[in-house]
Amino acid sequence: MNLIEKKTLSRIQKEKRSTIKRAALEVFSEYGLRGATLDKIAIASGLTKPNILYYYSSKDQIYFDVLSGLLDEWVAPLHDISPDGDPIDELLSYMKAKLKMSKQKPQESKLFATEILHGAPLTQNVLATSLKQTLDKKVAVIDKWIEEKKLAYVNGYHLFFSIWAMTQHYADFDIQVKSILNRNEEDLFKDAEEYLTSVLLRTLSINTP
Amino acid sequence: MNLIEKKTLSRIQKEKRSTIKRAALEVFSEYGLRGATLDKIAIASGLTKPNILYYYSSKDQIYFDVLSGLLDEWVAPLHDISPDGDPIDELLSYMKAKLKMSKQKPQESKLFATEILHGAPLTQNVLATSLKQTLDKKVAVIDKWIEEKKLAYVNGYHLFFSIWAMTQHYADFDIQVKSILNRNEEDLFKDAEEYLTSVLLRTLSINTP
DNA sequence: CAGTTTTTTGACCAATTGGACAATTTTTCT
DNA sequence: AGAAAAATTGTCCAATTGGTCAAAAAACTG
Repeated sequence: MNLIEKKTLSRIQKEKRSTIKRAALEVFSEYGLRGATLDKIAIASGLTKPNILYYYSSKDQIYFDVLSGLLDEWVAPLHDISPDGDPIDELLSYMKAKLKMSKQKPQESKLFATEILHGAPLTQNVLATSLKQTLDKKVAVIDKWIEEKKLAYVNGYHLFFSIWAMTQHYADFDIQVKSILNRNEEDLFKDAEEYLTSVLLRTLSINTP
Repeated sequence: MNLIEKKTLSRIQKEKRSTIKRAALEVFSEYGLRGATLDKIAIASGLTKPNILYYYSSKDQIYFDVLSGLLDEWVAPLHDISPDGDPIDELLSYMKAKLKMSKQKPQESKLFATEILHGAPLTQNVLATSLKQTLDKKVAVIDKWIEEKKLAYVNGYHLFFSIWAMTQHYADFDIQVKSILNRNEEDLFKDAEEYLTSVLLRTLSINTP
């Protein structure tokens, strides 16, 4: 029976697929889709190569499953931005949530970065449809806030781009950051949060002279 | 005679090496070091594979040469920040120079991004020594400006990180940006510059109530 | 326990890869 | 022009790669 079409997975199937995905994330995030090999994933997972191919029909299938399994989680913080909250609080919380993900899930961040960097062969559809729609709505909220004079004027789309860029930078470029700052990770992210908070506050606050 | 040790290169050698580097940049930036193949570089350059290996002893050598040839150019704008200029002008000019590079040299940006993302196997030394030293000096200039009350307080290192992140984002993640904004490149970069200018102005300006 | 299904693996294969090399062609220099 | 040097290429090779398959082992079921 074809595993892909089967609805209920056995205990072993769930376990092994999860093991494979964990190992694959490790390998893909370090080497990218093309640089990763089934042998590396096999070693990282403690399984044999044919055993991996018993659960997934191809390397691309593994990549696809890992990536799509993470997509929702990756976009999730965006949904928590509430139109009813305090604008600056909402956006600061969003930034902090994204920064926390960079700290706690650097592999995931690198996986997405590599995917997009190399042309988003698998996610371009999602980007252009689902992500775009979600973002359009959130930008509309920001525009409304600006109109209500609760936020200083900013281009909403570019605001999100810069939040993504600045927070994910600490995961994706961690090697560069750590080469320059001789700081332990805890302090580094504390400094980053402090810095990003002040940037956002100054960017978004309406000056009341 | 070994090409590597020879000091003076002939016309043909200069031309062909330059052709190879141009093609290699194209391929490496799209596929990364491991995903790029000599065959792809051969096709992109219009040369045969053995001919490429006549000029470079290995694929890694090509990668090394391309990357190190771009390193100086990549860091160059940093040197243009003058301690004697107006602080905000200097930093705005730096941001604009970096943004311009993202627009005009996206391949170079992606090459560095991939390199650092995958552990900077080749550049880690440079990052930890040369780049760090240059940056330390520029951060000292910023600290001085802050002390002289010419700039609002910011963490200098993180300021540079965020400028890098925000500007390079438009090159490295261009696919994502373009999936979300249906804007031609000219307008996109104009909007980005406007946005980034306002962010930096608000972040760096001392409020004079 | 015995039969059936699921899981695991060793051995293997074809395609791709980076690279070697000798022979040939082109360029350079006198 | 002709010799020497440099450049180019067709052919080949060994290693790595994603993936197959039949047989063995383990797990489940009555």
